[in-house]
Amino acid sequence: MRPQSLRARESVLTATCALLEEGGLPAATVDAISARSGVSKATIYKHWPSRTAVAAEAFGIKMATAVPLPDTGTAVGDLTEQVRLVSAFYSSHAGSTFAQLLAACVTDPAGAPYFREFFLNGRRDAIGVLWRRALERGEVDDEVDVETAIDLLFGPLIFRLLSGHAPLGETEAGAIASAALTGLLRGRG
Amino acid sequence: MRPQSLRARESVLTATCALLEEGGLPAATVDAISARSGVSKATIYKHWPSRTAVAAEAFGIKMATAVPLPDTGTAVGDLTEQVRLVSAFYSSHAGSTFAQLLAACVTDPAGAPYFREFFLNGRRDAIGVLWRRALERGEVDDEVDVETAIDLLFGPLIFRLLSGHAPLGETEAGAIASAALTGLLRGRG
Amino acid sequence: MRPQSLRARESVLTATCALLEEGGLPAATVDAISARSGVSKATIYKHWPSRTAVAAEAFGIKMATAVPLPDTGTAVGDLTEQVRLVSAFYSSHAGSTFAQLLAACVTDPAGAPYFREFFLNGRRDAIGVLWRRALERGEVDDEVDVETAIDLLFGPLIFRLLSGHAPLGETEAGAIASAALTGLLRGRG
Amino acid sequence: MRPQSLRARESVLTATCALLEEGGLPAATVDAISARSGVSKATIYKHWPSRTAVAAEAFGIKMATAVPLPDTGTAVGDLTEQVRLVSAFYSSHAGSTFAQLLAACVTDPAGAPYFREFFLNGRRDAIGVLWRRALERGEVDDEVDVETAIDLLFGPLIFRLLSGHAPLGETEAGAIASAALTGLLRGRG
DNA sequence: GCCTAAGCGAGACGGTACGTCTCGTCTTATC
DNA sequence: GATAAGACGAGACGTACCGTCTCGCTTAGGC
Repeated sequence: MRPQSLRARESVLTATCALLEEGGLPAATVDAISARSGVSKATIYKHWPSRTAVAAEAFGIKMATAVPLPDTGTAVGDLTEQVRLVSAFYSSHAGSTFAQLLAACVTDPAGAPYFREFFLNGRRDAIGVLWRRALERGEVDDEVDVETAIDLLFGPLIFRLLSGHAPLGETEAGAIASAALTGLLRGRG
Repeated sequence: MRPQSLRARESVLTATCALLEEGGLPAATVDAISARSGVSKATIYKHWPSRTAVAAEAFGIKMATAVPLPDTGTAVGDLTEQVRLVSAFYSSHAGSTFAQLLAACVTDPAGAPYFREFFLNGRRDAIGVLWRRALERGEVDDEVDVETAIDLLFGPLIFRLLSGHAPLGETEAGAIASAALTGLLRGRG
Repeated sequence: MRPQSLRARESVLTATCALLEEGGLPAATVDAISARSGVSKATIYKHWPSRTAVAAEAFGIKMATAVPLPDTGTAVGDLTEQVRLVSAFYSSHAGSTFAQLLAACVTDPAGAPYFREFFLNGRRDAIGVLWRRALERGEVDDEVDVETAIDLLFGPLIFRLLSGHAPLGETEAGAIASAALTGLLRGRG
Repeated sequence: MRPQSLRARESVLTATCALLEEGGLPAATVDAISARSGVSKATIYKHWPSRTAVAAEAFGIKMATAVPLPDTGTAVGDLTEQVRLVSAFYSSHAGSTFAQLLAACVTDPAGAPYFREFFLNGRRDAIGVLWRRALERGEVDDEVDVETAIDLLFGPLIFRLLSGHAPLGETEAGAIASAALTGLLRGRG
């Protein structure tokens, strides 16, 4: 019969983006999204399994075009630069929303796939490009899995972002990137 | 004047431990803690700023004595072994509670200091011992900050635990530990 | 849109009646009403401004049909009989609930209109009928306001009920009715 | 040691008076009384059975000297004037506190005797004087009990004060006094 | 072009935890 | 050994958000 309305999806995502911008994930309650988008709660729950899923998709779409890929000419430069860009992003308003979303996915397993699909995958693809470029240039260890590489570079940043146990400025991001690239063992740099 | 009662603190922490064991953080509601411990909600809120804080302290105390320090004879062995132990811990029931706590700290800033104080610090101290031991043996790069080293080794595990974007078995933990030690760049292993 | 459910209203009022019967106003907590009626607290607070309001409405409805109008043939008889009936009512279990409700309305201004609407008005209407009947028969002073008459007849009973400074049996009720009818001045009876 | 006791009593009553003045009965929390008087809660509960009792005593003492007895030369004048004075009092800030105290006595039976002892009795004694004076002058019906007379004159005012179902200005007070004196029956005025 | 089944808005609802409040009792430490 | 200071147990309060449901209105797509 009547197909699900595209308009509803888009209104919801637009409204959710605005709410996330204004007050982070806590502001993006289902009632608030419903009120602002003019889409009823029931309809929202027909399109998404949970509030986290909506927020994850909205946030992912917004971010998709935000961080450009660097090209400094070397793998070391590109990856280090990328870590720096990402750590700057984490320090921003959006970074806090990212943390809230990641945290919400722990509690809401139904939302996690959306977060991965619409946010993490995009990020990982982008960095995968850098990694493959570096591999082709022979600059990085081809025995290291791309997944491992990505987590090694960004996991530490994310851990700091979430728990706040240590600062996360440009200096620290640089130190982490450097350590990840050259390793912890002695006489490797 | 009458000092705050130790008994109340201890009852609360014991009850919270039990609840965390049974149903993770979601089970450790303030009402449940109050009911099981026989300590009133008002008193709980006089001792701790939030439910997350209680849970963090309870969980941290329980874990403090749980994971022993390895001593394999080499820094590489010790640190790798520690990463393996921790990843095994993360795969367990308690690991899920850990993730829930870390996630809760994003939403509840008042709880975060408790989590750092009673959980992270303990963990970091333990690993700091390993790191210093390795430094003395000259096995690791003395230009790397101990904080950086710790986050590099465990951040990736935690990131995977939270988002579930990649498996986290013994193999993966080994790969991460190995990559962290030898670095991502070519010709370093 | 979906209208407020009659079922919810009725369940709440029924449950509240039962609770009032069992333990007076102190037993009619919002939690208890919610639990017994199966209506959630939030919904109760959407229908009524406060617990007192719910209790007042429930009590008023129950009483509305409980005390019949007497018809002894004379105004003196009718009014005296009514005072006697009401004082008997006040001595009963329900009378204590009445006192608790009236007292609660002092503290909870939001509940007072409900008490007047659902309890007092009903009572006053009933007695107004008696008063007009007496007026038509020319038995009572047509310069006295019906409001004044009612308060003169029942105010003393209520005052005694609340403060308990004097007994309130059939004898006392008769004395009050008699004094109200004939006045305090000498040579009027 | 003993004299300390007296000081405690007085501090408590003074502090309670001030609190009643500022915010009525709701402001006279036991904690607030304790804090303001410098007398500990435990000591307060050694002298009085409940918060209502403290408030009742404090209020009664304050009011004891406030309303003078009128002497217009006739019983009609005196009693009418008294009703008017009392109704003016009820319209004041203190009147609202009176209502709150009376209401509290319904819920707190332990406080009721204090209220009667320290407030009602004083009032009733004062009016008893007027009543006896009128009796001696032969102006009032000597078959009417003084208790009945008092309740007939003031019960209606108090009822209106509590439930707010009708205004309580000078006009209404006059009408009530008049009706109480001459009675409701026809041809008696 | 009509009809009908579904999509949809609006928001009421049950559920559940929250953090706060005040009461009256109990426990120290002090004077 | 009485008191101040205040911690404590008890339990109701009113609020928030979740995700489900129940209404009617709207609107496509099949006939």
